[in-house]
Amino acid sequence: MGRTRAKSGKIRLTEVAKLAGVSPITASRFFRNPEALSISKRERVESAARELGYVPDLAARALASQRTEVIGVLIPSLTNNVFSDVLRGIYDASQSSRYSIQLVNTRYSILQEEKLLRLFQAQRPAGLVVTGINQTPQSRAVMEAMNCPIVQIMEIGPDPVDMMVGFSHNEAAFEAVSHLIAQNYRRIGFLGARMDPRVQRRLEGYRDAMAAAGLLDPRLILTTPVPTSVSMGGTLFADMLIQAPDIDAVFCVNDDIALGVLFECQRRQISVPEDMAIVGFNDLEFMASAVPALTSVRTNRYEMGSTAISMVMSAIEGKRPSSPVVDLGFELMIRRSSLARRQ
Amino acid sequence: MGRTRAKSGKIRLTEVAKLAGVSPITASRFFRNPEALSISKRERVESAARELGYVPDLAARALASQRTEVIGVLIPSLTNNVFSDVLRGIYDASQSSRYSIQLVNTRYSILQEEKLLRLFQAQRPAGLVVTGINQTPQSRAVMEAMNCPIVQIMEIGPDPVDMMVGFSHNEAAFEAVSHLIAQNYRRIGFLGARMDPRVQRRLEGYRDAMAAAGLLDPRLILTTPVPTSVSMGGTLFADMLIQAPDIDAVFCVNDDIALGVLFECQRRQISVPEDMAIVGFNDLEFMASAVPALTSVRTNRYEMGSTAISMVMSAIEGKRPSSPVVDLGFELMIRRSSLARRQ
DNA sequence: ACGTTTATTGACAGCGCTACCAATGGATTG
DNA sequence: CAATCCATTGGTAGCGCTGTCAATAAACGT
Repeated sequence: MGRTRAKSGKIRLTEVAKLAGVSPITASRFFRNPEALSISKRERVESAARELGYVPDLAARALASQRTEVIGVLIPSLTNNVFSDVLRGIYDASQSSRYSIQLVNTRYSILQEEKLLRLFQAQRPAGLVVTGINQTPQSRAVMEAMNCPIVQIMEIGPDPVDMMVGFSHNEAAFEAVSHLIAQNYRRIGFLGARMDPRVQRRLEGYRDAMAAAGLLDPRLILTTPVPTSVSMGGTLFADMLIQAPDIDAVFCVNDDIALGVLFECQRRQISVPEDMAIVGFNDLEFMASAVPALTSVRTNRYEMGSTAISMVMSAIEGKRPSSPVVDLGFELMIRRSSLARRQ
Repeated sequence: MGRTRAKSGKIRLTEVAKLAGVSPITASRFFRNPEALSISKRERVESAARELGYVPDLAARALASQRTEVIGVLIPSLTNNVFSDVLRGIYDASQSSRYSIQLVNTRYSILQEEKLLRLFQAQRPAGLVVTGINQTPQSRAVMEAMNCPIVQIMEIGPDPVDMMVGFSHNEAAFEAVSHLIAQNYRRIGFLGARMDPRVQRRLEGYRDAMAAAGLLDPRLILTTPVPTSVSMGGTLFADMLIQAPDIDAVFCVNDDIALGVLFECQRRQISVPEDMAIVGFNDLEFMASAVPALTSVRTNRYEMGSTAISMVMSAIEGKRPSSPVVDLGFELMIRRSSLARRQ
């Protein structure tokens, strides 16, 4: 029976309580709900904790309470600039709260996502942020069984699992392409890489706008499943010029591709926008600096991250938003690369 | 006495053990050290666990064992492309291991870093990855008291806390600037933003190379504490042209600034490299695609992340590297933007 | 004055797992 | 054949905290 474990030497709640002259449970309450204590006890526990340098043991807390203060975040890529802004919003919003972020990478695989969701399920997170609205039915079932606030981010659609923050990629693309049409461009190409669900919806928006103007032509569409990059933008554009030599504009699914197209135009002495208009998507910082400045669709990536975390935290506290779906919108930033075409 | 908590309904180790016909402790061993079991018990526990869909409770495990399987990662920025590659390496390397990553953002503040280190200290991580070698003495003390493997990444230097993976920013800058000198450029400007410790060391490397050639001139150096961006590159370059109108080359502390300089040159009809050579740092993907292609210093960012995690995981398992400091080196990628200057 | 509500505090018994030690049985050795 | 060893398995007692209920004191209403 004399088996004693190495006492970690770490300060426990009991020590704090003893020094403060209260019971451990009262000290415990101080850290979770200080208002429930009388002022005098509150002060005594606080100073005792400070004096001893007490830091609560999260594992013990999680075990005893059957809850954690972890918000799980599932993101498909860590490389894509789009997500680095979202992540910044997420980390900033969680910064001064008691919640910590557990970030995992689905690598654009809904099966990987499903696996990671199951893992989270076992760890009882306080909340969850998932990317997109195209989960597998199994993933959806897991989420619905999870009994914690969940926000789907990056896009909006019908039938949220719980809450949503995003915008309509379809509408954004529609507006960007309609702008090109209004500027008198007619042979507008579509350049897409890594065709994830959101990029697919941008393609639909492109199709709708072109079809509405009677301009749709399958030869104007070029996509690849390969991940996106600036050099891929150049390659796609070069291929497009073979497939449809008469194009006068390109709508690129993202800004990396748009930049690649610009460079390729410079290489081939194609002047932008006189001989070729370019429109990108996301409005990364460099788009306004390029020569000529590149038109793009500004998306509120940082806000998507920060809003999602705020919504999760409020929901944990029981404060549900008035509407479960938040549309953060977009804005077409019109710059010289899509200036009205001369007649 | 009759107080019963809501039994979570979740499958516990005891259930698995019962189904497998072994004691709970034997089942526990199966998950931590299967080799210690006989083949027959091993199989029985495995099938029982699968049948019940058992997932271990990490909080209970952490509490009982006084250890976690979390590797803490402290990164100064989530926006900077440099770190997104490092992060990808980190997450990829941890992917199929039992360790999970706890990522926090120090926002380039060593005080924030210190605070976060203390937080980690209380949570007993299995290992730690910290950025850079400029921690406060207090941070160092915390790390040394932490009794877990620690890797400092991004740069190398004397006196590691434990282990290091990186390269010499000083040498890399020295080589880049020496290259420009060898190409016959003489008035080589230095453009720097957000002067973190690693950028400072690049400045030192620049100074050393310029001084060695007798070319050092304080008017050639322009820096700002503001965060880096492409547009900031253009702004800095414009200011530099006022401060030192006779410059014939610029060494930029990173590729965003280099791209901004290129755009500014295009805007002002300054031809690159004929009238102005440009060298960047990090060799982001777009550098090779730019027109002209931009010279840069390739750094092994992904490898820095993945190597750091591998080193931590090996060290946890007791396998220490032969040398605590790993130099991942760099490579000057010479492209057209720094072509030999005409005499 | 009395019962009743409200605000504070405390006692007890785990949460699910593992560290530590002990026990068992078979193989090996002199 | 007894003594010794190793491989395998189990029992006990927590890890540090909080959920649940109970107890007490203070405030309130009639």
